Amino acid sequence: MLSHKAKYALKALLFLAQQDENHISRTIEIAEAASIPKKFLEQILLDLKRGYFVGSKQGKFGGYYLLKSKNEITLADIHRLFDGAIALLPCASLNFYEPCSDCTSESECLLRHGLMTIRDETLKAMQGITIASLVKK
Amino acid sequence: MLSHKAKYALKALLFLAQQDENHISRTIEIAEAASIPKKFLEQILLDLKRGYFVGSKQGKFGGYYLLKSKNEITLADIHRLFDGAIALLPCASLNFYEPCSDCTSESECLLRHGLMTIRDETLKAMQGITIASLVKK
DNA sequence: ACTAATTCTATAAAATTAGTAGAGTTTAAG
DNA sequence: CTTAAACTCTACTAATTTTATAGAATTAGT
Repeated sequence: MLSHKAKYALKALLFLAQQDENHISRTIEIAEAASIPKKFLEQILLDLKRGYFVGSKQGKFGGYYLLKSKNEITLADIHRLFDGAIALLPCASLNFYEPCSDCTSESECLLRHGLMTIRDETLKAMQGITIASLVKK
Repeated sequence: MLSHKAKYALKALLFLAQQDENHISRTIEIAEAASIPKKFLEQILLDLKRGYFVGSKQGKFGGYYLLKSKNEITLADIHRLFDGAIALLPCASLNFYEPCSDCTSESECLLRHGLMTIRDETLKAMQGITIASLVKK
């Protein structure tokens, strides 16, 4: 399941994606349009900025705008940024790999192989969902 | 990501699946073989019992054994039993459906449709992983 | 200078997860 | 019928994570 943070991030990105090119949206606008607590959204937008998904303009008449193209922002990206690994266990993860503390031999682990299969399929599916594809539907 | 509970459940089921037919395994055996805290495993085995995945025999020389066939226990089943919905949001879930409190119109929700696509693909993949398939590899 | 916005750090409340404790119940064997 | 060995059940606790909130600092336009 997605955290609220990830869900709010997606909703914010969808909002930004629907604005005119070069339009800058204030946090409060996004928050109200997408029903997201404003102070919480501030943090989320900063995270998105640090991930180079959005850009910002400070000061009066400042706000946020999409930095990457709608086609380049995938569900997998947002999941990883806010909720971490896509794999079901860290030992089966590409980006968040960690060995299991209770695992005697990773190569002989019966679970890991199956979880890597799931990871590959889920990842592929998640990379197929972009902000652009969501807006179009 | 899977919770420890779900991971331990899978490891316990894998252990049971590797025993001889009609063999009964004590909790302590499973716990030691799979490096699972015994008291925690007790709860997990009870959950698996209530889900009719395993059966138990009480009293001296009691223990647990697989109730369902190895082919009939899927990763999707165990995920749902211990970690709930496979969908990324409750509004996109088949078995754990709940409307979003911050959603004005579900039918117009841009997110939901994409998340249902992911759910279908993930579910299909997870239903393809069975205890039997994990043991075989 | 003033205003309106982002940025940053700290804090807090709530929920979830992971694990422990201990009493109770059931069964087999002597 | 007593004892031992196992599952069963309920309650509790500690740690972590999640979901925010508060408020000061910074930036930029007029």
